[in-house]
Amino acid sequence: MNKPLSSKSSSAKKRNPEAVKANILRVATEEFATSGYAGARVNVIAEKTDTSKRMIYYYFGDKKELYRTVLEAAYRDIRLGEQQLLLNDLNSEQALRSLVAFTFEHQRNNPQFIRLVMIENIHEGRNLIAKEAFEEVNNPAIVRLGEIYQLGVDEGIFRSGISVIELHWLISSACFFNNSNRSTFSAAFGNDLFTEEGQSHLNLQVQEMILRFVAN
Amino acid sequence: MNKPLSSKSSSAKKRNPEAVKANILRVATEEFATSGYAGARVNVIAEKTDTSKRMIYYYFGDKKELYRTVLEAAYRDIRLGEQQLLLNDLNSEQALRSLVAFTFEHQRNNPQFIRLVMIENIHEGRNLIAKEAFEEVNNPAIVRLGEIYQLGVDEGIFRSGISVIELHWLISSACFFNNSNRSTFSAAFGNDLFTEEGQSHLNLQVQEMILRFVAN
DNA sequence: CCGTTTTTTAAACAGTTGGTTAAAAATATA
DNA sequence: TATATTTTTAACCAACTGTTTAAAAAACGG
Repeated sequence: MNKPLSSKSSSAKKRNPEAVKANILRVATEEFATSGYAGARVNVIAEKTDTSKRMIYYYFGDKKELYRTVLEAAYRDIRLGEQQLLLNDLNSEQALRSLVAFTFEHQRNNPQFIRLVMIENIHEGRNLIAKEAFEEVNNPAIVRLGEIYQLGVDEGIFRSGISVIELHWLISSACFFNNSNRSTFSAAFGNDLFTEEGQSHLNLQVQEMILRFVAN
Repeated sequence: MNKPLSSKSSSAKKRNPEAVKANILRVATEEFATSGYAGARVNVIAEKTDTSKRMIYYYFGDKKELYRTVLEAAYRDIRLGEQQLLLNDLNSEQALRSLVAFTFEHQRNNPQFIRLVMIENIHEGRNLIAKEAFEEVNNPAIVRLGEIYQLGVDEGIFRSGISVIELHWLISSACFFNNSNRSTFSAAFGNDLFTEEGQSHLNLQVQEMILRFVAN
């Protein structure tokens, strides 16, 4: 009998390092995304955790390391989510439209991730960026888009000569901006674009824009 | 004789409250844009100023108020810069192309402003936003774009039914993203898009995309 | 059961933070 | 001249910052 079959009481707490780490990471992600790196407080993170401040340092070393871990985990998660997009049996136009629509929605549904990327960009290079986290992980997106685009060119539907990385850039810019600049944009021009209807209409416009851009 | 015709020595310092305020504001803008609101340090701002910390509080009250002033001044400046775009004697297509090209370049040349907007968006509403600074000031951009678009529709070159605010959103997203996400994008996909040639090519693509989007 | 390692608790640390205060000097205004 | 405004200097503060020290408690390995 390796494990005890019964805890003596319901309040008996089992140790669970992985759960503690995960708990810290979840809370830290929230805090960093909400307040930025400098704005986030280790004390506050600790308070919102089920454990103590000491545990943060025990498992993650220091604030910077915690931030890096948060960033890497967030990137991993978002890229995993992207793989849920299935494009089987679609022609190039349908596939590209689906890809844009999916990207738009996916970024929309992951504001925390968007905020972490914004924060990274504000810090530029200054010793915080986990460059490795960005490099490799992003390639699948490009590869996939490249395949769709090439298919379209072969089918004679898309014009040739477009840079896939530029195309990706164009799609990303719209989808990212939609989330990143929501606050200031709606402060300036009202909230119409950010209602449920506004967003689905906007999604359609971005699709239309990209499709027209590649069209022959 | 209202003014002394000669200072007794070259080291004689004249008082100049406006210059002191302007100096503080300039340094503070730099610091906030570089480090964010939480990351910026009043002490550091003071050090980089030609005056003392005391003067910051004398003229601006506290950090938050200083930040608000910085934000408002930055917005005023950027909107003033926008008015340098002249579109006389251009047809609708030329005008829209010029507007996109100009916006792209203007945002590219004002990274500090972009960063301040990013920072605002990270703070969302939480007591820092100077909402008033955004509301009124932005309208001219929309009005101008609306005129160009309507001209194009009247000329039969642009299709009708496009929302001007959505069109503005599409243009803004590309031009803003180009600056705001430069760090992470180039970390992920290399720096090719951000060389001088890369940028002018990208500018052309954005123009092309917008023109194709509104084309009949 | 004992010794070792891992995990957790609790408190304290030294440095920095935004912000304040006091007093005096310099300049301007009347 | 008297009065108000602007600037300098320098010390001070309490609160908070990220981080560490010390040691107990729990789990593990034999």
